[in-house]
Amino acid sequence: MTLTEENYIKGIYHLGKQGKESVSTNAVAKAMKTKASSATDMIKKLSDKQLVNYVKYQGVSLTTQGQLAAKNIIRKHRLWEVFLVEKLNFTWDEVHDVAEQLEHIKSEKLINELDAFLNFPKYDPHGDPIPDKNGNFNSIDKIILANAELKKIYKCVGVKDTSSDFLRYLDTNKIALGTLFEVIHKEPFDNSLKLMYNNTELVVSQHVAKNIFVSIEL
Amino acid sequence: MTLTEENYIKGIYHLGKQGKESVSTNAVAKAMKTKASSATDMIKKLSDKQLVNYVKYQGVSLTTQGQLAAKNIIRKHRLWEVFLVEKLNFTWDEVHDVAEQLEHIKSEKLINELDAFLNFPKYDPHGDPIPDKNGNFNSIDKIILANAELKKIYKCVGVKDTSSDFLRYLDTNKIALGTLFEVIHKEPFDNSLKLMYNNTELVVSQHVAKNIFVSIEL
DNA sequence: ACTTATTTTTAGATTAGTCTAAAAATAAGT
DNA sequence: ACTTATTTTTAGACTAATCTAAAAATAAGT
Repeated sequence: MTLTEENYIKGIYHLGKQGKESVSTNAVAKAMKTKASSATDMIKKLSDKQLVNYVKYQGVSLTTQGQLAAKNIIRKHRLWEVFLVEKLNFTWDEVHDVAEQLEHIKSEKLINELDAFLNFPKYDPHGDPIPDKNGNFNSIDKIILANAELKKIYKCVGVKDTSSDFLRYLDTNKIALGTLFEVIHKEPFDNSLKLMYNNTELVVSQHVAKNIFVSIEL
Repeated sequence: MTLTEENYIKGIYHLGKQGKESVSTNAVAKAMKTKASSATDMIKKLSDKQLVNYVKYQGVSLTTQGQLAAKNIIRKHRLWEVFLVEKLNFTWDEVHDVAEQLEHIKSEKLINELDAFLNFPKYDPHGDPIPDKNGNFNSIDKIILANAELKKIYKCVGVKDTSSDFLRYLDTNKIALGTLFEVIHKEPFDNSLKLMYNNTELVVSQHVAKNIFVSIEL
């Protein structure tokens, strides 16, 4: 598999539900920051290699083989992210670009030894689960903070948006994985939330509340 | 710089004396496992980018800029080798292929943090010096074992051939960086050497003796 | 249902890196 | 010095991934 093929497979995986759902050519093109014509070509190529199910004009989904390939790339990406944060002092907003490159390194031994070196982590620095060698992972029960109820305690277990801007916003407001929240007010006008955590109060917009995952309750 | 360009720069560096010496197109092609025509094309491209000095039919050498680029790639290669051996249980004959891939990862922060994480190593697992951020490195005074004198003690500080076959030969014969040798006999007929080290004797061929570097003396 | 708009695919061209085969330059042999 | 051999370069073609522009299929609007 070439680097580009791997990126398309990963893109299709993220667009549908683990790539099971059929996604449109345009959606793929947009995700890959390329044109629909290019996406069509690549999709055909992946179809020839049995990595995707493809019917003209009907969109693509990953085959079992394609899903496995995608999970393997994601496993590598997330393990490298853990490495960068835990061992090399990267912050969670700095890891993405480098992990994007490292995920394409080809070596079974490398990734399995890295896994062991990091003590077989289950989640990456953004709270996303890390697949094991066979592509299995536990997806934690979580909801978006925007749907949390009043007067209950929730734990931050992940983020949806992983852009630098958002992650740095969280950093400056001292929100990290593991932070415990209580929703003390929901403003009906704009759906903003008043939160209590670390003994401080903070009002967050609905936009923010929709991009923080919290555990089902505590 | 593309991956291929980086590989050519590195190849030219290794062929001449740090790339300062002019090397032939054929030599470059052979090192890159490609054809002379392809080498010519790439050399022209590198020349346009001011990375090599090139005069038709007269061979190539690296410009100052090219040398710096080469040293940067080599720095990355060797630091990754140290990482693989010291942290991920790779043996010195397993590191090369993976380091070949890792050396192309682009991130200043990554490589400098890796350097710090490894405690700023000066040599890689084969005894080759690791350039610092500015491309400077101490080249140790060393000779090939084949030129060692009788009755003196030498320390193994590196290998010339880094093929798996050779490195595994050294492993099975318990020769490693730091091993202390005494040459107890030089056979004039085939230039083989009888060595004494770790309280055992071993006869090595001239071929072997030409691929082990030892410190000037002890 | 029929026209219009959107999406998707095809056709043809482009770039990076490679190749083969032929031409040009340099090196070697007597 | 002149022929032969080798090395190097040029010319033209191929593959992977991309693009633009045009054609074909699907979806939407009244």
